[in-house]
Amino acid sequence: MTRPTENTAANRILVGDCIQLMSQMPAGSVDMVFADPPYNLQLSGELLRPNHSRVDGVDEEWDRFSDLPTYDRFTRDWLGAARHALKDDGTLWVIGSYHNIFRVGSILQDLGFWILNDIVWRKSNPMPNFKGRRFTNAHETLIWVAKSREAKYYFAYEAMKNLNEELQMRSDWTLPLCTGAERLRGEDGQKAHPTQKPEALLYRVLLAATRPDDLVLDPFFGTGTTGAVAKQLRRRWIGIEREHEYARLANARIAAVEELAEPELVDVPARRTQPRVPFGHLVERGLLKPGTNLFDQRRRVIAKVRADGTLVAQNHLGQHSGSIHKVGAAVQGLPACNGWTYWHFQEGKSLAPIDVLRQKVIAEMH
Amino acid sequence: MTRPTENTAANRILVGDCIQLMSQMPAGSVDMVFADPPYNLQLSGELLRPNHSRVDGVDEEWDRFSDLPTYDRFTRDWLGAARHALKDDGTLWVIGSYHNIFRVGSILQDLGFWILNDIVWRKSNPMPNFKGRRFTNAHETLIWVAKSREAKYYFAYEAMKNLNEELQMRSDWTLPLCTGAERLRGEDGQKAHPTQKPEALLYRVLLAATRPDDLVLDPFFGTGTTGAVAKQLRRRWIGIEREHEYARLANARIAAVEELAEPELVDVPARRTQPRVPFGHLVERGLLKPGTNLFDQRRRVIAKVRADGTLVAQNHLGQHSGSIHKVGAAVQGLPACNGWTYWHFQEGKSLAPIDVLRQKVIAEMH
DNA sequence: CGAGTTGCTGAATCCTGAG
DNA sequence: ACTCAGGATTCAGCAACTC
Repeated sequence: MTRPTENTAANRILVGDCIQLMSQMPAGSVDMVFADPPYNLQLSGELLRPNHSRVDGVDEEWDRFSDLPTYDRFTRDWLGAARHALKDDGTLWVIGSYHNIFRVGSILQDLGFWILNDIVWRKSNPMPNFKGRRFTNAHETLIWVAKSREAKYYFAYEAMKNLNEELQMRSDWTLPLCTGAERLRGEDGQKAHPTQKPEALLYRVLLAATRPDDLVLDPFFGTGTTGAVAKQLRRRWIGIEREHEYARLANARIAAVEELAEPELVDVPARRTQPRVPFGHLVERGLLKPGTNLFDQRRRVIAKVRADGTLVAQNHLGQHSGSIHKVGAAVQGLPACNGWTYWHFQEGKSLAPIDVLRQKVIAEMH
Repeated sequence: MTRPTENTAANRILVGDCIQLMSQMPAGSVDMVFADPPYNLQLSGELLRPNHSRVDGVDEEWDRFSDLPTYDRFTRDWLGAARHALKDDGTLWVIGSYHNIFRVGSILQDLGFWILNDIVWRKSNPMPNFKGRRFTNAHETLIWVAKSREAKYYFAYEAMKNLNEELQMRSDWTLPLCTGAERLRGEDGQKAHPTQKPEALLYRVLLAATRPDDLVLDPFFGTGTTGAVAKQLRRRWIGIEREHEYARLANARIAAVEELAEPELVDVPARRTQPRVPFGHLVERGLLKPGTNLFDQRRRVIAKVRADGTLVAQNHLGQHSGSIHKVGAAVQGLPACNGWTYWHFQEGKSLAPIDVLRQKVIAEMH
């Protein structure tokens, strides 16, 4: 399924100031924003390892802000511009550390964003604390927000559960740092960018909060991890980056990425989006004849199917009739019930839930 | 080593407003503050579990604030009063969730506190997300601060390392919720306080940032977990609590605590939680790309990897999709199957079980 | 007595499309 | 904007109970 390309200029890097460039984008044109802004690390002096080698910390000009109000103003400005570009039902992710994430989180709330989760990226291989004066700083924090409390955001619940072997995905993710072959290096062998994020992190973010062909915007593109993973997963992307050199590296990197040849492999199934099949259709189609008996799993309750797709049942609580859900709830004395899984029909000698008939109908619809 | 008792009234609960009472305390009289303030959860309506039972959410008067500015003002006021009571070389801890922790962190920085770490309490048994609309909210955040950038705070580096099997203690702590016998209950069997923290959490906090006989202040004392653990570890404590009933329960609880005869014997090894690696993580990490073919040992069955870590396969029994285990079972017509050993990937000219990839990931996690 | 089953609960910002 | 109804949705730990 392709989405309208309100934004013509997808799959490219804009070089320039992200506040200005996002403000110029059409309002509400982007499905998701992923942002890895400067952390304002406030490192003082240099840090030496026990063997006296120097730790190559972040000391770039783009990470220096004169004070907290300056950082706050910058944060309000770029988040406001991102809000402009974001669709009303889109979501936004920001990653940060304790140096900046509390400023970011507060400002997100002040701007009207609605927090869905804070996510902890638990690093399996963090840098140790060389001085032994604090706990090893072994995680970073992502904040995931919708544009408002009422927004109908997208969340690939089933895909996340599948990724996690049938257990709900939690708010803490254990992933290694970006090292080895994945880490982009310059011709001198030095790392090309000091804060390159692992592709596995973006993989999970994009799979969780976008559909294929969705448009993803990254205003602090750096060496283009977001674009590389978006291309692989067949999402459209726009990157904004201030420095030509990073943009050049990112373009080369993304050009080398192969997108998945078979689109159906990235279109992960979701129960929620299946077409609705009323129970009556099964009766119309003759999959269940009027007069058929339905049972609960233990055959303690019997209901009869009527021609219009309603049920009638009788037990010690009285006589009940209505939809499969209403009658299922009534015979159990519960406020609600999923009739598709509660009611069973005779199949040979055993019972099968009526949901298998619905699945059969859904399968025929493809 | 005993410290001067500048503050005579130790080891007791003050009933009243913590802002007022902390302001009246002698300036710089407290070695450490631990605070578990209201989170301002802003819950609306009721939440039902899949079995239709009601979730007993926090709905106490003390957690209701009219808006964010009101919550911010409250936070600034109590943190300011705590700062007054805290020694210049003392430290302060605050625990919270995404609802409030960003407000707290920002205000801490605004007041001149210096962040030493943010700590993630990773809950081993959190409440699930019943509606499947977000990631399971499986952690809370603690912020640990000194009074200023220059302060000479105390950190028990060696004790923390010993607690963690000779490895540096990281900024993420895996601990269970407070349940079972530890949870205080009223005569009706209901929980006495909706947000009682586990003693193990306070144990680690107090061991990390205080010495024996240090004075610990908890301005939101509740049922007195901080006091109970402080007494056990031979720290002095002051609790402030607004509600008489909580104070009464806390007093009875702490009276029953025995302090350790030999504090140096409190070395409890941290349980290293054994890593579980879902198949989907191999896909995220790029060890197996979506679209890759997997085979049984004799290459008679082929399955394809999807982006969410599920497989699709087809044979004479039909088309199957789902987890590596489910599909492995289905293609063999068996009730169960260990997908890790059944499925193989192409490695050079031969096949290797996908379990070797899992072992690689597990090895990285140590 | 042990093994297996059922039930309860925890700081929760928890549905959605049709009419 | 609203209502109404279909029907989707849970993990770990502990305690109590059954067989």
